[in-house]
Order: sequence, then structure tokens, then C-alpha cells
Amino acid sequence: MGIKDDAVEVRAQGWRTLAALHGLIEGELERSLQSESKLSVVEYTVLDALSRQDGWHMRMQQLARATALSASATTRLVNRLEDRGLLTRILCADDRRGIYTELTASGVALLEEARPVHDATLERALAEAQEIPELATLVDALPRLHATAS
Amino acid sequence: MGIKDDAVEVRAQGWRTLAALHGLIEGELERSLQSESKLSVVEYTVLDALSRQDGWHMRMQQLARATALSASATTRLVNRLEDRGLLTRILCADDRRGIYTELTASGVALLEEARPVHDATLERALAEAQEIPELATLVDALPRLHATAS
DNA sequence: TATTTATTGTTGCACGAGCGGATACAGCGC
DNA sequence: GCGCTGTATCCGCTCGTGCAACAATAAATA
Repeated sequence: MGIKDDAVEVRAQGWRTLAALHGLIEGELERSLQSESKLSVVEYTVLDALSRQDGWHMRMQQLARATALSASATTRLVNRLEDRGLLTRILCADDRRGIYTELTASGVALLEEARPVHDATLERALAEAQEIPELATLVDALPRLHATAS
Repeated sequence: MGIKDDAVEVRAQGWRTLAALHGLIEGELERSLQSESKLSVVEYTVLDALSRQDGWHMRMQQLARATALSASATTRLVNRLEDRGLLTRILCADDRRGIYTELTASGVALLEEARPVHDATLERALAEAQEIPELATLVDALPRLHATAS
């Protein structure tokens, strides 16, 4: 086993840990968001991303990248949310091929209702993960990624 | 914004980063494994997990936990792999309710063919992620999770 | 200016995977 | 015998994919 093989194995193990933690958290978020706010994790992600965007709007492609979805899945996702009145489509003034998606008032309201649920679940899931030896170190590392500028 | 609110926001941001990196890596793995070995990421995960297991066998429930899948999804997943001759089911001798899944020779062969593809893709995906500022710190942190005992 | 080419987004389709719930049954421990 | 656990199977549902066709607009080029 040379240094090179080690690197491969270290990467693989890191990936397994990442995937395991991701699966755990996503599972819990899915359950709580679904039962409390009738939102899937992706849907929450969209609303949240929009709310953190300047002017609360985003183009379809940005959205597709932010959610790691295909173009058609993104269209349908936005359709679902639009049907529920949580966001609207707006034509870009500058590039009229483009379409902005923008939160509506009730979208903002639902998001603000869901956010505490999301945050609490996240906290709980991370706490659980910390009890699992393989995941604990990653859990510890997460908050250090974006050190708060004191 | 007190200390408490900061913690919430730091967790949320950590989770977004984790999810983004996970999505990126999984997407690339999915494409390369699918095209090179006709395996999905979950399927590869199962084969890999089995290969790293003492005696190369695992019970359905362990598998369900390892893949973050439901019981019924696990059954179907194992069915698919069994139909392709990559693993077999074996009754537990001690607890005859339980079922062990075990790699077959051709399962091992396929895994060994797929592993380099997997590892190379993982390396490439991580390199790509490192180019993305929001993800770079997490990418850097990953290999440090399981420090090689020198 | 007129014509081509590229980009952005939508839609329809066939297909596959996962889910929860219900059901069934065998084997375990008491 | 009884209740619990481990597994399989079936159902209807949702959501994802890739692909191809299409419209509208922008950009490039002749």
C-alpha cells in the first residue's frame, strides 16, 4: 500500500461518511418538513434559496444548479410550487428568454413557518449523528467550515 | 442576532454545503458508474459494503441502514442484484429469520472492474468541487476526518 | 439588414426507483 | 400459545431521468 493507494482509500471513506450523514439528515428533514409544512426537502430548498436571493428572484437555471435537478424536473418543481401559490414566474426584462421565479407573500409566510421546523430538525439530526462514531468527526467539522467572523 | 441565532445559521449553512457537495459527487458517480458498469450509486454502495464486510455477508437490515433505504426498497435492490447474479441470499444459521446477502464471484469481479472507475470519478469530482469556493473548505476537511495512522 | 446559430425554458413520453401502507408468514423468546 | 422481529410482496403514488420536439429571443455572421 503506497501513499497513492492510501489517498484513494481516504477519499472513499470520506465520501462514505459524507453520504451517510447526508442520508441521515435528509431523511429526518424530509419527514418533519413533510408532516409539518407539506414541503419536500427540495421544495424547502427552493423557497429558502429564493428568500436568500437579492430581490428574491432567481432564474430557472440557477435553480436547477442550486437543487442539482435536471431542467425538466426544475420546470415541474416550479410548476408545483406555483400551483400552490408559493412563487410566481416573471419574465426577465433584460433577457426575455429568461424567467425569474419569485416568492409570493404566502411563499414567504410558509417558509417562515417551516424554517423553525427545519432548523430544529437539523439540530436534532446533527446531535444524533454525533452519537455515531463514524459521523461524529464530520459533524464537528461542519460548523468550522464557515467560521463566523467572530 | 445573538449567539444562538448564529449557531442556527451556521448549521444551516453547513448543511447546504454538505448537500451541495453530496449532490455534485453523487451526480458524477451516477453517470460514470452507470455508463461504465451499469451500476447505480446505491448498487455500487451495496457491493462495496459487502466486499468490506467480514465474510462478505450482511443482513438485510444492516444493508437497509447502510444505504438509508426502506425495507421494501432494500428487498427490491437486493432482488435486482441477485437477478444479475452479483450476490446471493443465504439463510442465517443462528437466526433463521435473518437472511445474509453475499457477493458472488461475478459480483466481486464487477466490483473490481467498477472500483477504479468509482475512485477516479470521486477524485475528479472532488477536484472540481475544490474549484468552487463554497465547497472548497469542506473538500479540504474530508480527508482529515479519518486521519491515517501515519 | 437578413440569415443563421445558440440559448432559455417548456412540454410530452416512456421508464425506473423510491415511498408508505397493508398483508403475509416464518422463526424467535417468553 | 403469544407477541415481536425479519423479510417478502403488492399496491398506488410521487418524483426523478433522458430524450426529442418546440417556441421565443438573443447573438453572431454574412
